[in-house]
Amino acid sequence: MECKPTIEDVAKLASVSIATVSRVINNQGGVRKVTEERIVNAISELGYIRSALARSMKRKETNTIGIIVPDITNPFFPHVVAGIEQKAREKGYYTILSSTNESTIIEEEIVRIFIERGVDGVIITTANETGDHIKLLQDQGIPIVAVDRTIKNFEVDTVLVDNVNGAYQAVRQLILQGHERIAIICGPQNTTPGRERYLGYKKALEEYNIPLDSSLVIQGDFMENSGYKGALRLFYSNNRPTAIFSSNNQMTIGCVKALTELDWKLGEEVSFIGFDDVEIATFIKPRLSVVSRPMTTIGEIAFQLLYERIHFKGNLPKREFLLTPELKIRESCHKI
Amino acid sequence: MECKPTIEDVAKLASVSIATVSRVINNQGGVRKVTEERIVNAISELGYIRSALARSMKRKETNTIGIIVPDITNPFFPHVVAGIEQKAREKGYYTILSSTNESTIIEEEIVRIFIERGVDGVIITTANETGDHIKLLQDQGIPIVAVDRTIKNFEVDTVLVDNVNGAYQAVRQLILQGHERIAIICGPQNTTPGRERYLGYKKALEEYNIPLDSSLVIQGDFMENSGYKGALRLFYSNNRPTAIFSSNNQMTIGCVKALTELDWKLGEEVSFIGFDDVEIATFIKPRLSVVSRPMTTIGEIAFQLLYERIHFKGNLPKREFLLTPELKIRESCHKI
DNA sequence: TCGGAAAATCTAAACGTTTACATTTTAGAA
DNA sequence: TTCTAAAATGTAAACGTTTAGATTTTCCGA
Repeated sequence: MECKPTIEDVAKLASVSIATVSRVINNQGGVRKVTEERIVNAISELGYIRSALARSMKRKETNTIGIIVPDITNPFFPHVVAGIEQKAREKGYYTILSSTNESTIIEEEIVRIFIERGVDGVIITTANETGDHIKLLQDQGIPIVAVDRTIKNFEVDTVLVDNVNGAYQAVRQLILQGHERIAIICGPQNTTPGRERYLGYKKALEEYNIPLDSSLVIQGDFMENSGYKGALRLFYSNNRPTAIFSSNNQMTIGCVKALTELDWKLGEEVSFIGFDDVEIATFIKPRLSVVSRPMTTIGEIAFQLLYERIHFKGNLPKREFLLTPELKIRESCHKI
Repeated sequence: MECKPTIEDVAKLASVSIATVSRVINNQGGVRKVTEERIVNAISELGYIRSALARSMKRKETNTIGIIVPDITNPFFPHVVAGIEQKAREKGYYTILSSTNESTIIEEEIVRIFIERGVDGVIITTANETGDHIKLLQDQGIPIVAVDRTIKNFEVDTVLVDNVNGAYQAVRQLILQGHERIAIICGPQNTTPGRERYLGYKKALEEYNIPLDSSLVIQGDFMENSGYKGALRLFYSNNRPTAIFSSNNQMTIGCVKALTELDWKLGEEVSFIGFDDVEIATFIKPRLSVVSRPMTTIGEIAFQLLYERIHFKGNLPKREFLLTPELKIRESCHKI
């Protein structure tokens, strides 16, 4: 492994200066054919691979963007990441992905590491919407794009899904089918998605003059278990709903588990719509209606925004993308 | 954003030389308390963050490991990655994750980028077991650990699950319940998991003197659709099996979809065991029996091996870890 | 007060690139 | 041929660290 060959070794072997080699490596032209050939040969003979480290240091850019997600094992994020990666690769960017486990502390640590490594930009779904702990990025002038969750205390480009509208559509659908006792399993109210989906629920009820019944509003935490418990509670309440709207995928799964156990007949005794598609949706019986988000597209847009921000050093205004989710009606809703 | 402060700015502000600052940054000791304090103050006053680029360049190590997976949206991998990340963070290592979409070409490209960036090691589930396209890593003396899929043409540390045994256990279970017409949906026979799981199936049959019936061996490709089609074919064959063993999670999902549509009663008319746990397993009815793998542990071990390899520059022998999967019997198997 | 070892600090040379600028070569016109 | 502009190539200075080895300072015992 006698030390990796450097540009100098190549230059020596091809009997040219390192500047010329550099020109060839970077396709800058202005090198004679024969010389270029000699250099190319030298490169392949030595198996030379240029050091991105040295290059980035000089260039002051790494062509790397950092991605921070709260939970890599939640299927939503890998799909978003796939979208980002795809577009990034096209533009010659590479990605560093880190997961915070919803920990603000880890997030801060990761931010620091990203800065040390000189990422050109960051796409983040933050564990803490205040955004105080990622201020550091802002200070360094590193472009940021927020995905799925907003950042409160300063301005960044944002890609969101219209949660209010998505929830609204779902609940309206239930109302139009004749339901009046419609329950919601909420997400945490201190997160954008949790809060907004609840707003959409309220909006639909209001619009159709159905009074909000607080016994039908269940607080969940976006985790499977809270969906499970919520469904149980609704089943045993003395005001059993005829329809349930669940605020995210994991809680949907919890709900369905509970319904199955309770033998509370989906699509007959109780209608159901969940926010976010889940793998099981299309093949449990009856098939599940869901509000579906274009996950890959979200990633693609996020990268696009970041890319523009990186190359447009002027001051762009803050931009906010609001994607419209799609209501996929399947069999878990019934007329009443 | 007037250019980020460097170690030199810190040195100037604290009226010391850069060497002393460096010593403080790296906790090397040998600096007087008062001096250190002055430096620490200067650092925080300037908001100095050291450049990992320059550092890595000098140190010739990046404290970064690369992870290559074939499909980030397959839930198995995020769990493995979570295990790797966890252990890596503990040791002060950071990870670059890339997904190849099962493309050998992209994989080769990623390998190149990883080398350019000077990763200290790589953990990979390769898209192509020959490993020719990752030879480059080997040439550079970069430690490699293979996960889930072996690498043929040269020796690397490997973390596998005992596929033969897992499949064997599953099929034996079916046999012990009285089944004789047991079908298998295979994975690609040019991948370790595909091949070995088939071997386990054959082994169980042999051991209990059940002749191999090739009409019960369905070739799949680890994708959902092939599981779906496989189940269909089995249903309509004139030698309908009483039990099915599916070689991976995605195909399991395809199978279950088909069974549902065909109204082929799981756990009554046909028993079922799948390799790899799936989210739906525990709440479709009847609950699904599966061969389950310790995904996070796999990641943890992979990192451990890599870590040792990185720090043990002597020549360790090739090591191979074989984890035992666990058979989780639920309700999708019935006595006959 | 002094000498000298130990402790603290500094100097300067890497690390492997890119790039502005200087120099040499080329080739076509006179 | 000789001249000249253009093309090709070379020189050397960064980029921001780490780290030997040199130098200075400190501190203690005599």
